[in-house]
Order: sequence, then C-alpha cells, then structure tokens
Amino acid sequence: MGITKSASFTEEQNELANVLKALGHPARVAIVQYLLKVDTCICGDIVNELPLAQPTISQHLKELKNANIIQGTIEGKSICYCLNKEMFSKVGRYFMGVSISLENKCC
Amino acid sequence: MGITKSASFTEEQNELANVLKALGHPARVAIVQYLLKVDTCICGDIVNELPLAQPTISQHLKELKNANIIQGTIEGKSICYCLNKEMFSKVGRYFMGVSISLENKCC
DNA sequence: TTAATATATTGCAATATTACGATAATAAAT
DNA sequence: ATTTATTATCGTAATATTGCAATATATTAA
Repeated sequence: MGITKSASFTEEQNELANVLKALGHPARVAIVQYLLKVDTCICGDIVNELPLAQPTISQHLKELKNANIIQGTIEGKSICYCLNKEMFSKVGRYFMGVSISLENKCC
Repeated sequence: MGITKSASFTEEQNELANVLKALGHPARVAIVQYLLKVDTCICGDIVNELPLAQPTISQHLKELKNANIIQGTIEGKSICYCLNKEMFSKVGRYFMGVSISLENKCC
C-alpha cells in the first residue's frame, strides 16, 4: 500500500481503518455475504462459490480473521468459518452514530 | 492493490467494497472524525490538523470524494468540505442489518 | 497586472496488495 | 504406513497505494 504513517494516528483510528480495509475488497465482501447466507461453511465451499483459486481464498480468509470479522474453528480435517456478530454490531453502531450526529447539520 | 477481479463480483459488492476501502486508511478515518467535529472546513485546516503534506491530504480528500463520503463546494478561493450523511446512514444500515441477521445464530 | 492564497496535479520512490502455481502441513480413512 | 482431503504457506509477477517535492491551476487582493 505504500508508506502508511500508522504511528501518526490514534489506536482507535488505526483499528477502525484496519477493519474497514479488510472489508474493502469485493471478494471479501462476497465471502461475508456468502457466510451470512449459509451461516457456517468450510473454506472449500467458498472456493466453489467464488471465481478465485484456493490459495487466494485462504489469504482473504486470513485477512478477515486477522481483522476479527470472521472466526474459524477446526472441525476434523476442515475449518468451520462464521461471521463475528460483535464486529458487525460494533461497526454498525459507529456508522449509525456518525449518521445521527450529522442529522441536524446542513452541508 | 494488485490484480483485483472486480468484473467477477456484483455491482453491489464492488460499490460497498469501494466505500469501505476509501475509509480503510487511518488518515481518512481521521479526516472524517475531524469533519465530524468541525462540521465543515477547508483543506488547509486538515493540513494543519494532520501530520501529512498538503498534496497527500488533497489526494485523500479526492478518494473520499470519489467514494461519495464527503463533498466539497467551492467557496471563494478555498473549498468547503463536509461529510455526506446519506452515505454514513447507508453503510450504518448495512452493518446493522448484518448484525440483526446474525442475532439468532450461534457460531 | 502582479502578488498572495488555496487546492489540485504530476512524477516518482517506497511499500503493500492481489492472485496463483507449487508445495507444505494437518487430519481422517483405508 | 499410505492415501486422500482440506487448508495454509511460500515465492513471485503484476498492479495499486502512499507520501511528498515540484509545479500547475484558480481565485482573491492590492
């Protein structure tokens, strides 16, 4: 991404940016939407669903996991992934909060 | 960002990813927070507020504007920027919607 | 018109992301 | 132990992002 001066910003700003960056890719949005539809699934299901190779999906899942957007639990020889509801609620509240703060303001 | 197969995804997925990618940088989160605090401001105010050079701020503002997160209106020799409340409400509703869909599900 | 002010654009170096083939690691089944 | 199935990691090429100095553009003031 180039030189990012993350040290210059607050912890809160960096955390929010990290989560949003993780969701800032159509493949990862698609993974989230698929997980929302099927509730839980294994990596192979997503590989069958999206037009991307298995290592690419694995990499995207890793980023979503690092950002705490999904979690994966080992289940036999596969890994069961699902969405982290807390994170969606947290981000949703942030945006709604901004939205409400803007309500009485003109532009 | 590398090769992104945006053609493989839906319009909706690409649009959401674009907005979130635009907010997925601490400097742009900081700009949004500053705009939330001061309501409206000119580019120079942000240059004074953040530890980044003027061309860098200008570039970040351009990305936020392209993603329809802020809007700028020419006002004399400066440009008055402010947040686009519709976008925050829209994104907020999306996340809250996901959050509500996940409410009864276990993981 | 000239100078001053404010913002945008260009060009470039440093770094990050994306995608995938090849391969490794892990666990279950035979 | 070997095979099979599932996911992760490595290496690498192509591309995108970030940041800034230099410069251009645009508007106001003198």
